[in-house]
Amino acid sequence: MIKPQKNGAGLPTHELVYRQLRDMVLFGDLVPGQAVTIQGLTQYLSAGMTPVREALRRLIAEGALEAQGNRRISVPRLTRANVDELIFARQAIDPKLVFMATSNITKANMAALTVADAALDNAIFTGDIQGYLRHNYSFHYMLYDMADAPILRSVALRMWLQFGPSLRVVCGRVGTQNLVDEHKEVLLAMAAGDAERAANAIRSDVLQGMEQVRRTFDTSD
Amino acid sequence: MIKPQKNGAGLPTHELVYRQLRDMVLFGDLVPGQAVTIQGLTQYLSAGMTPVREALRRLIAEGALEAQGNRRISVPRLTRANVDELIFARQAIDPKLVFMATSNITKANMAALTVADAALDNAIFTGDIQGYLRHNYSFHYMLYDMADAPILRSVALRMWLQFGPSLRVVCGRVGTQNLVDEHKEVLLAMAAGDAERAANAIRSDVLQGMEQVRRTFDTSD
DNA sequence: GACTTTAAAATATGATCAAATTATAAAATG
DNA sequence: CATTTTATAATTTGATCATATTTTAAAGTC
Repeated sequence: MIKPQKNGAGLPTHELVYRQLRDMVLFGDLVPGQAVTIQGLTQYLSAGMTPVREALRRLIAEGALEAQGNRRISVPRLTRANVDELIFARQAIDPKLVFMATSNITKANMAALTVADAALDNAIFTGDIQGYLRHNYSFHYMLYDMADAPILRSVALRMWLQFGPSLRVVCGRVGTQNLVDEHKEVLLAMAAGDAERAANAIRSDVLQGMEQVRRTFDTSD
Repeated sequence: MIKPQKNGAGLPTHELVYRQLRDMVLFGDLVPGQAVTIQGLTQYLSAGMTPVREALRRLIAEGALEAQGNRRISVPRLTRANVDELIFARQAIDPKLVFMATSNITKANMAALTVADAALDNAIFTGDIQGYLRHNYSFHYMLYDMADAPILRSVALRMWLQFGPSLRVVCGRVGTQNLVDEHKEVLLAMAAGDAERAANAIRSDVLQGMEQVRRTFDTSD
């Protein structure tokens, strides 16, 4: 006798599993190179195999996880060249999205961005790495949403899934105090309706953050 | 009694199903807006539900298919704005990949590209739409591979999955005779080792092709 | 047109088979 | 005899399927 219990929200299990795993990649303790097993996840998340499988295929397609040849799945370990690719892609996509977002500013939007940025500042001040990662992601995510460009948005989000685990490691090493954000300039430019200036500001912010990731390859790896 | 028959190649079923569906999106008769059902595919491909499900999640993540809210899956119908996004993204990514590919030229590479381009010319001449789509894809795919930049490559391939069905429609309307390709200039520039020139040539080729897609929105839709 | 019924399709599970890794034991080499 | 190598067994994990349940859309009823 099988009884598929109705999970809390109206969302299907594979969607819930996907979100949990995605958050583990972005903010959690999944480090680059770490192995992930299907059976382990079915137990850990108390879900069936099929939903877990679906979530994994999705995450693999998004670059959050990597299918090694021999049926094994793990968190990708970025190479120096990979980081260069990510820098190039983000530098191309993110400014465009912010440029487009500037056309769609509303009071609610700007308020939400300001709140997220304040929370980010607080996380930096108190050394809360988890909070830093979450609020920083949240800030950029909102910008992507505002742009109303679903295809470019999905590309940008994909990039986040790829450098997420590495960013997590970087933050652990350098500490939040050394993480500068240039969101204030972005907000000012957007408030002034200056799309070009906002795009340049976000490019600068992106570069600053990604260079931090790249630096880890010059020292250790 | 279950007997999972060993399929021809050593590849898992979900991988085979994925490839078949992907090809149907890129070259086949899946038109924009067309609905796709899981049970229909299990019958059509004579595969189980789980592998089909996995393949679909993957294709949805790659933008080849779209999950509408109510558990329905269909081939996305592009908007004019979507096409603009695709043009922007391809214009940013493709030239970079060709630039990088120029550093990794080998005799075998160039020969394969030349063969693919000749096959493309033939398809254009004989009005073979299916052949045009396949060889054109093949040509660009090889360039992506040569660049040795897996992340940018996956972004570029994702774009193809998105405009694939629309390109199919365009070809049906305008006929192959009106489809110009600028691959000769790309090949010449690459043979000369001029990465910058090759990048510009591919940008021109990409723009030419994508404008053809965009034009359909100015007329009909 | 609103409500009920019916049918089809999606979701989720556990069972079963296949493959790969690890553990264990035997053999070989120095 | 210790160490490495090789072969074999045991265990873990992945892949697939059939089936039960839930949900949604369509058809029928008043």
